Amino acid sequence: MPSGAPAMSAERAEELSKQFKAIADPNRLRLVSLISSSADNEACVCDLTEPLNLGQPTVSHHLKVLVDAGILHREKRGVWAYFSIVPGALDSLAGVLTEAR
Amino acid sequence: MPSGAPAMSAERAEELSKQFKAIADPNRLRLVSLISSSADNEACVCDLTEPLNLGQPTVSHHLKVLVDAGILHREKRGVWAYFSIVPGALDSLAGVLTEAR
DNA sequence: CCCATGCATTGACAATCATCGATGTATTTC
DNA sequence: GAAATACATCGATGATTGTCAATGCATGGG
Repeated sequence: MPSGAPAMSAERAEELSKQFKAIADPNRLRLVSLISSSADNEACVCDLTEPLNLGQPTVSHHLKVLVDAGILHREKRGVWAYFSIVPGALDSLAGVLTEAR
Repeated sequence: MPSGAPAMSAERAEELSKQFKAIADPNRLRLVSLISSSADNEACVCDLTEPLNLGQPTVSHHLKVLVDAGILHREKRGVWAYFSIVPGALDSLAGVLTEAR
């Protein structure tokens, strides 16, 4: 808000930075997009390796970054690990941007 | 959209990544916040150095990153350089996040 | 049991980045 | 025009990061 709300604290900026850093990578952006556009809104690592043209350890690493940031949810079923988007996580981040116009 | 829109292309991801990287730094988040919460929705470098507790070259560097990403606008008036938020830039980024639920 | 499969972790390496001091440049003032 | 001010640029350095090959760890099938 113009001259309404006070400026962001250093601590808050540090928090938000971690979430924005998580999605500020082209491959991680594509991961989120691939998951959200998949049939059941979830995907396993084996489904994500080929479209990104990346190795399995690299994809696994990126997914971990997104999970640690609270953006993705990880659920293990059998041998597979299914990843889905945490409800409201992206909307929360979007809110930060629209509020600071 | 769940199973509606196609997934994000590599090129589009690269574009968006640059903008998200620009705001994915704690000090740059505070810069945007400071500018948007200032009286006239603009600020010069000298106003931003002290609240961030950073040197002038460092602040100048961060502002350049934000300008190059199309998030901030730079206007020189006299000896001062005034920075303001490009209208709609943050809303555009926010839209990317809300659409990919 | 043993093997195959899916995924996570480790270690290493190159690339990128945030920060700073020193310096350059343009503008105003005297 | 000389000095001062506000800002940009350069070069360097330490830290972070993306990627991969190799390895470890569970789970399910025979």
